[in-house]
Amino acid sequence: MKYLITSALPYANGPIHFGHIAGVYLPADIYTKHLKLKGENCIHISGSDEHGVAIMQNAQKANISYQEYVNKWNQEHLDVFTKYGIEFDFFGQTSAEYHKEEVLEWFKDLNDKGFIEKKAEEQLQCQDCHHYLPDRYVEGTCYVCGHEEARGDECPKCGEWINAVKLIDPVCKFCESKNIEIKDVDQWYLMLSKYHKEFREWFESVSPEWRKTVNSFVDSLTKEEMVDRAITRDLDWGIDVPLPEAIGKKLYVWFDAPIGYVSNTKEFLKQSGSSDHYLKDWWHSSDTQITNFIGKDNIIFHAIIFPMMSLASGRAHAVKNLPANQYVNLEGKQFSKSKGWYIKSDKAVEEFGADALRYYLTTLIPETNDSSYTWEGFEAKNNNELANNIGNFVNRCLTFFYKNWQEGIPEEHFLSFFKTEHFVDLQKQVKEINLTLDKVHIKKALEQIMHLGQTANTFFSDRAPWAQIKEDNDAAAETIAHSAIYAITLGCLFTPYLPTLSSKIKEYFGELSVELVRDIYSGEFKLLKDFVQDGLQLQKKPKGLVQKIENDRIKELIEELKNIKN
RNA sequence: CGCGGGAUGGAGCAGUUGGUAGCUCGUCGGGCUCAUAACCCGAAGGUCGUAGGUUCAAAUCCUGCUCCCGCAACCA
Repeated sequence: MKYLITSALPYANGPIHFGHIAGVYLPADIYTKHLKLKGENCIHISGSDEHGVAIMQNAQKANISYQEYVNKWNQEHLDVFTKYGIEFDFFGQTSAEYHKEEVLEWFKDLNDKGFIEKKAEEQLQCQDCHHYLPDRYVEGTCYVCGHEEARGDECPKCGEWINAVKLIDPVCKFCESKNIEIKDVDQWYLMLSKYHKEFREWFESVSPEWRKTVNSFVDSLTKEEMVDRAITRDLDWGIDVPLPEAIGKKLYVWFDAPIGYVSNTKEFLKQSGSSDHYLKDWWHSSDTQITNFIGKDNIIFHAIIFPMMSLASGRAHAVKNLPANQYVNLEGKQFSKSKGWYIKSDKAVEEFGADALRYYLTTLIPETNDSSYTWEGFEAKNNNELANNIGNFVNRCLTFFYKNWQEGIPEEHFLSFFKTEHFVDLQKQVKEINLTLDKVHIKKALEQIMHLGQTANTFFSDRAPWAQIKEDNDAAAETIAHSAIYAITLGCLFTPYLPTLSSKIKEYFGELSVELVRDIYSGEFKLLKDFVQDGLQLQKKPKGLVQKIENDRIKELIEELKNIKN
């Protein structure tokens, strides 16, 4: 089995914030790291989404070329991901040549099979700046209720779905001009309606596995019929429509963006010198399991349009798992760049480190509900859970180890562990955690690891090595040896979640090979028995592993947010 | 009647083939003192938004209502 994991292509038009990280990139990263650690053949693909009107506007505002503008955001996004320890096998760009080539293949295949058709329609054109006006870039008076600030797609007052050409006194949102004319234009449509039956067959076969938030939404949108979508636009930034009669038109950003998953895979295989074929061996292989990590706003495209494009063109299989998450708010309100209601995720990670934020953000993954980032929550989770439970356990165990057996503890004290009930229980817990992660239950698996931390603390307290050592040195040595096995195991289990903490723990025990980590991670413990064959010695003097966050600093950060609110 | 999601002890969340309501944090009481004022044990605390219905049995299924959120500037 191969695993093809994609994260929603971030739009190259603004900073990455906690919502993106907790909702998409972090869960995808953890799942990928989990599979790779198990030795699965797995790639994580993403990249910038770089077309569309919003990018054009902002590039113009910044007075730089479209390409420079998207390159800047592409780089900035990659920097933030790197700081958070979020890794991709490939992170590409949809403005790249290789992407264009792939998109044209898709268009051609869909067109040849009759799933793309031309339709004539009326559209507004600004006579001053000469833009054809997309629905969201025209405002006017609502012809139903008379509201003066109705947008081209919907009137916010009466809720009417607006036909933009019928708006009274339309205004161009590019240049505020009122000099607007109605033009007859041709646009090309993706004929979803022609694929309704096949789509439903596919949907009904995969959706039982999906979250309710996804499948009831998709079901209601596609039950009776599927609506054709225009996939061309009159713009000057994007991929040219490859038809002689469509000169000057570009493909709609949402047609080309999801193909980015495929084109980026192709480019990845090429650059890494793989002999695999991106379609035959990956996207169109029955041996591949496709998982798309996305936010809830993207469901239509990942559950309806892109699967239809994939299946109807015959180029790719459709998504299998679609773990769409809800939103993460900031202190209960939606992140808003323009209102300043957001936290700079790059500054936060520089101050607190990737692990503390990865831990808290994992607990915030909005799997069923919107969740809310709060500084108090961040402080509490990091200090009371990560530091007190895990950090303190490893620290108390290793400190005791180092203080009393600096020369090492002999093998028999480690090996005796594997004959105990505690080992049976440990093995069971580790295997359970693996199964939970296999099912992409990222939050639940983390809770299970934390539970193992408590098991370890309880074991340590019950055995009371500080009392044992006064009576019976061997008994104390055995307790610490057994506790050290818990610590190593925790270190391995945290590999996908908290890469820094995980390596710090593992380092105390020397060089742990990939095979050994995998052996422990999967709950086998066969190689671990060999590893302790000659006893075990700590490599260095232990010191605190998880730094606590200062309450005074948290108060300052809360104060900063309050000032924005007012 | 636009579509969809949500409402569960002080906080954050789990909980679908309906069957005695769970977890983490916090609180309170006790223990321990190896450890990062950490750790361990125990307890209190919920009529699962609201009003009805189906059922032997409802957090779970159905209906009405209230409130919150997304689709819907920037934004996942």
